Amino acid sequence: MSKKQEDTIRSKSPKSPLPIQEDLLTEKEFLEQYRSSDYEKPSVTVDIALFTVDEEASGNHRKNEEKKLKLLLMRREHHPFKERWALPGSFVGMEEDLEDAARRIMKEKTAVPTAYLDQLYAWGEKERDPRLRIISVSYLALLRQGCLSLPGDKASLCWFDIDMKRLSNSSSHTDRGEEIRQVDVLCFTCEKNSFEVHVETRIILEEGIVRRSMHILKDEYLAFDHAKIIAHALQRLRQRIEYDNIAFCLMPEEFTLTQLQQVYELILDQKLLKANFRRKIASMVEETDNYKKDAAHRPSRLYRFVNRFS
Amino acid sequence: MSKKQEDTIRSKSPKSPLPIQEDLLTEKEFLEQYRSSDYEKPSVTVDIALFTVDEEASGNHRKNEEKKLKLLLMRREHHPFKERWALPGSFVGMEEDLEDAARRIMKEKTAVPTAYLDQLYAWGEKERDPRLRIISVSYLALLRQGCLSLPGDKASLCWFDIDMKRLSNSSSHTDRGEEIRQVDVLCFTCEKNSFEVHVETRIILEEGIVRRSMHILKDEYLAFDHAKIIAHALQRLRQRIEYDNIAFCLMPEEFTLTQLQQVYELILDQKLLKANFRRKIASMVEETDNYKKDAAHRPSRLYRFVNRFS
DNA sequence: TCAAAAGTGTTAGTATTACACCCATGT
DNA sequence: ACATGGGTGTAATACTAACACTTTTGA
Repeated sequence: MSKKQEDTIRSKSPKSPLPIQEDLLTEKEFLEQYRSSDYEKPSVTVDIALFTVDEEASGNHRKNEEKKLKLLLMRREHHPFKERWALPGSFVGMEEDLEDAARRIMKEKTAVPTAYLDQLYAWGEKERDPRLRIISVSYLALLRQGCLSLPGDKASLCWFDIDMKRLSNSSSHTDRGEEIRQVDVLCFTCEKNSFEVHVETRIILEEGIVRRSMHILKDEYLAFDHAKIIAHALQRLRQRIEYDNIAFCLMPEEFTLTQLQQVYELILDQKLLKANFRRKIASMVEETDNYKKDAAHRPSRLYRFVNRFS
Repeated sequence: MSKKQEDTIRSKSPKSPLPIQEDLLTEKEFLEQYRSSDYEKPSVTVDIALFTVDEEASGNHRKNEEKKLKLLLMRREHHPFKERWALPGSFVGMEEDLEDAARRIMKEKTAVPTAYLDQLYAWGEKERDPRLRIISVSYLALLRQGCLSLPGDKASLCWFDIDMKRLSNSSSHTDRGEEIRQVDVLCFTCEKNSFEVHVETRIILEEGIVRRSMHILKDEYLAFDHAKIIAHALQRLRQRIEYDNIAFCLMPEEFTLTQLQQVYELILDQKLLKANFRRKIASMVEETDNYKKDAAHRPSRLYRFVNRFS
């Protein structure tokens, strides 16, 4: 193969040759000659890890409601992975931006506007779909609390309670380098179903080269590599709540500071001290004149967000 | 279109119909019937923002060498964007993982092993390539200092000095929400060329919905949306050097603490105080018994990394 | 002797952590 | 009265930023 050919259209991959001789073409001629259907291509899908927070009444009237972190999953009706649970997704249309595809899916699956939508990762292992080569671009999406409702006809959709806990965290030094392995357990629960998945995150340093990878250790209920995507989404959620203050995308317009703290605790999966938490978020919220006063204890003031991005 | 058809293979996009009737098929039958070439698909490329650090002797023997952050660009020989500079990239082969494609490109363009390779973002605006629909998955890659050499035949490749400075940073409150606009200036310099590009990052909050986007304000020298990719890569580099300690991927095996500080200063684009910097990184390095003693001042001890991931 | 950089110490201010305490409400 | 959560204060500690100073080398 000539050098000239190799550099055609950036450089080409060995398996999808681009047999175009384009030297000395004008841009117009080039475009006319270029035929995109000449080459084999992977398919591209968008998959969405959609989270929200839900309040469930606790039996006791004195006690506060309990909060749950929720993830939307879809039961697959067809092969492959028939009957397993998958993230809502879709192929990307030729005439829509990647992000438009994500918003389209959100509209199809939910009744309310998406508060937050951010790209997570492009999953491109060649064996991740047994049918054909599919690259999936995953998104992290958040709905405000109290937006659990779904369009009525989507029987296969289900909101799962989800939580992720670190099962083990080992780091070892070998003669050739260092290695960290973290195993996370993800628990999924809804009315009829409850299951558990184990995902390992590896960071390996060998001869000065860093490699990071994720592996599914145990999963009999989720489709494709969606266990990895979900674990990755939860890890991102934890980062973003600390550095980028995305908690406000999960909160209603007005809220109590305890409700806000509960959301932090849910996502970080750890208890926080009230006084310290309030000092930490003080500059991001402002008082309203409203109170939440139905419970059998001192009414709590409602707050709203200000300076979300500072 | 029937509901049944719509749900075929997750759900489909409106523009690339999947006319398969797969009810009641076994997985094997399904795979035989499924023909991936039946649908129009976007092309997928991988583009790499490859950085390294270079030391250039300062005229004065007393003074230390000057450090530069380097980015590898490739002059396009063909339309579109002929003569402009682009990130090295390639189409993704049908039989290679996304990350394999990235490693393949690295091998083609560089003579030394990549110390660090991490996915940045999947760029999917439908007009980003004037020829056809191309989705580009970009990677951030780092080479160790002293690895500037390229395979001899790649005349179109060039290492540019690069630096990014914040030009403006405005936040405004409107009646409908908040808005932050940050303009960054990227300066590119190599022997024969020198140019400047302006990229704006917007974070807009409107009616409880957050949108983040990047826009090219001024660019006559880079191809496609690569100015955005490069700005994004530099932003990521800044985050990662603070939280994930990726500086060590740019350093040689042994180095002086001043060299390490210079790398931090290059990437963060700000001066740091020596004493404070040393306390901060103290737990990540350990002394060796070697010294760098060629210069006309007190010789400095060489260190190496330990606990890179803590 | 001097320029240049290596390397260390001190202090003030700020942020983080853990804990203790009082307040307001409906039952 | 009391269970429950709302709300605040304090003290110990750790971290950070800024600056000043001493040491070592080759020219």
